[in-house]
This record gives sequence, C-alpha cells and structure tokens, in this order.
Amino acid sequence: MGLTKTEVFTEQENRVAELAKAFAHPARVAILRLLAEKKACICGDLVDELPLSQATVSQHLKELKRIGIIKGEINPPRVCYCINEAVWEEAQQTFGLVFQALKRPSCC
Amino acid sequence: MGLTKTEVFTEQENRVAELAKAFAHPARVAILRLLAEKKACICGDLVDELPLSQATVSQHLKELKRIGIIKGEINPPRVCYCINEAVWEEAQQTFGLVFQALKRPSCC
DNA sequence: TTTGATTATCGCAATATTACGATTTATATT
DNA sequence: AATATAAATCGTAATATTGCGATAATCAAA
Repeated sequence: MGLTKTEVFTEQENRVAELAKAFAHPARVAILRLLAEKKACICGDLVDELPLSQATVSQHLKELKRIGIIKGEINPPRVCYCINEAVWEEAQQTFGLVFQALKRPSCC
Repeated sequence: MGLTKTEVFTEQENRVAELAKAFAHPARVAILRLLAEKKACICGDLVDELPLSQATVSQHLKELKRIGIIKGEINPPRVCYCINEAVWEEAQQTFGLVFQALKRPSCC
C-alpha cells in the first residue's frame, strides 16, 4: 500500500520516525552536516557542494524544513538555511533516550 | 526516479542514512523498543503487540536484519529476535558524532 | 505420516520517494 | 520597464516502501 498507518502508533513513535527520516537519505545527511559545520548556508552553495541538481536539493531542503530540523531565512534572491537548534536538540535527546532503552545482555 | 544515488555519496553518509532508516518507520521504532526493553523476543509476541499483520511485521524484521541492528536465532518453529548490541552501539556512536558536529550559534 | 504451530515468502495494489528538466516566482539591478 | 539571479515549484518518470491475504516452508508432536 505504501501508506504508513501512523494513526495506530504512538505520537512518540511517529516523532522518532520523522526525526530519523531527516537522516535517512545520504543527501540529507550531507546537507545537515554542511549546515552543522557551517560550510554552507546559502542554498546555492549547498547545490555546489552536492552532486545533485538544484531542483533535487531544494526538494530535500523542503523536507528537512517540514520536519523542522532546519529553517530558512529569505534574503532575496537568496535563502540562507541553517540548523534549527531547538529541533536538533530534540532529536539528540530523543535518540539518546531510544538508545538508552537497551537492557543487556540480549537474550540471543 | 526513486533511486538514491548512493554511489555519489561517502560511505559514511550512506551508513548513517541506512542506520537512520532502521528508525524511520514507527513500526520499526516500536519493534526496536520492544526488543531493547526485552518485552518481546519471539516473533509471534511482536505480532501480538503490534497493530500490523504477521506478514508486515515479518517484512520489517527482515529490513532490520538486513541493516544489521537485530539478529534472529532460529528455534523452529519459532524465531527469537534480539538487538545486535554491536550495531546498536555503532548507531549510538554514529548519531552521537553527527549531533556533536553542530557549531553554534547558527547563522540565521 | 499427518497434523499443528510458527515464520517467511509471494503476489499484488497503492502510495511514497527520488531525481531532474523546464518553468515560475521574487527581488535587485540596470 | 527590462534584465539578471537565485530558489521554489511543476510535471513527469522510475524505483522504493508499506501493507496484507494467501501460500509455502520448517520442524515438533501426535
């Protein structure tokens, strides 16, 4: 079906999945790292750094913005993108909790 | 196209993306949490806990196994699944490094 | 050897994602 | 007003993902 049944899962499960999606494509990992390391900020600079077309980069940026982990400041004709620190921290904390949940040793 | 151009990204970027994929669906988040908390281990128990069909759960388990974050011990007719601690730690460390990369403050 | 229990796989359908060329939008500059 | 620049969006194509019923596979037990 290709349609995730989000309504049958908890809000937390859905949010973890959404935050994970931000990192679930190598292009988005690259974009987030460039922004986190401040090697690029203007959208055009990102396009130069990435082996993808302008349209494709813009689409990944849109998805990251939808998730909330980045924000963009319009400064026409340019747009300056950067990490949304609050959501970055939310993700960091969320994954921290997920990983902490492991009770050792595993049974098999 | 729907075809990720993995060959143009670094191995690290691709691995981060793959590990993130393990958590990029609420059902897989739920499965991983159940296994991490040891609330379930036998596949059938997971099916009972999740609002999805046996076939769908089996498919998610297969994907998690492909990524390596879980392993299964066959004990016919049952299969006992559990977290692969080494990969769990790899993921924990990988995401830790990703999140550490943020240089503050953001420029916009 | 048949039955039962458990899990994997197949086949299918529907939606989602990825990618890019072409176009549009929005603004500054001339 | 016309032009140039940068980014978003549109349209399209192809592949991926999600989900499930049905079936197959696997082994224990009767």
